[in-house]
Amino acid sequence: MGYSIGQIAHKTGLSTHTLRYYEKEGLLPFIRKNSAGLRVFSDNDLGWLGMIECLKETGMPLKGIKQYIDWFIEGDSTLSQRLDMFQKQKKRIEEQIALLQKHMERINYKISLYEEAVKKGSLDAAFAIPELNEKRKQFLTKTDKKIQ
Amino acid sequence: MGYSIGQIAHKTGLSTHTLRYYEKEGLLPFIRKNSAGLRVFSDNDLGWLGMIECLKETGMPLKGIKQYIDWFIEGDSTLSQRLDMFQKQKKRIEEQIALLQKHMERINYKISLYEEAVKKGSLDAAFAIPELNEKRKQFLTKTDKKIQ
DNA sequence: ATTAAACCTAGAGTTAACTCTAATATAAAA
DNA sequence: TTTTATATTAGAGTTAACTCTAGGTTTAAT
Repeated sequence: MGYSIGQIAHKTGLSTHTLRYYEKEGLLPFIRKNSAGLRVFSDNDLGWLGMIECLKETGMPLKGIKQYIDWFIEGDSTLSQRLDMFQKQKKRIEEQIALLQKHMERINYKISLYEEAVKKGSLDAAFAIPELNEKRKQFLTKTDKKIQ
Repeated sequence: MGYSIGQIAHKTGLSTHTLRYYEKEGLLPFIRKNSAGLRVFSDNDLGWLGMIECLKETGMPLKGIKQYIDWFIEGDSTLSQRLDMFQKQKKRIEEQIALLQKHMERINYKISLYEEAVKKGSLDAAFAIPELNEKRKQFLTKTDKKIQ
């Protein structure tokens, strides 16, 4: 089955501009063109777009995605590089989730604080509540980022 | 206690350039300067940097963070806007975690696939394994992004 | 057969978030 | 007290990832 660039834009939520840009950047090297020079996308291309979306939304830059595609094209001699890439990406996802969960605690504290503040009509009044003021301290003690 | 911009750069992992840039963008309007014009950061400023980090790393653009700071400066008349902002940010974090977990499944599949491929020395050989080929289908069926 | 919609390329423009430079001033160390 | 490190500003430059434009071609609908 063949799809036009517009159909693929509709299916993926990407713009036709972005799809052409991805192709230009080497992220979609499998797309065929018909006799008139129009792109014809296959289900396989849609599959690649799914993989690109996955890697992009887990924080990989387009350059990194291109490297993966280049390795794929190179064939079985790059299997271990690709495995390594996916293992590193898994680790990155785990770190991202952990970071988001850490930040969620602070946001939850802020929500409690502001719920109370809205109720009382004053932020200072919310701080006066022992429980909230106690939890606040948790986020004030920041340790150094860089190791000396 | 007062800190120099260099000390804060060290503590936060941000560059002095970035710290000045943040101040210029209105993200750090509380920083004092000494008689010679040098910035003197307080523990409170460090606290703000912690909040900025939290919002930034959960996907809020600097513009959005500035809005929050502007609301803070405006005072108690903006409490509900700030509560709303944090509630929306919480929702965004939940969505981000859910998305990362979804993508993690695909990455886990790829890791299984490439572990097998590395073992066999061939990607096609890995696809020949029924279990992996079965799981593959899960990621081929993509539904449309846009609602018609 | 005509018109409107969708497509093509090359290349310019945009945005966010830095990142760096130059020329100069202040502070800390030897 | 001289050197070295750190700081200042204004403004230019960079990078990633789009996003758009212009001028022309192809396809689909009437």
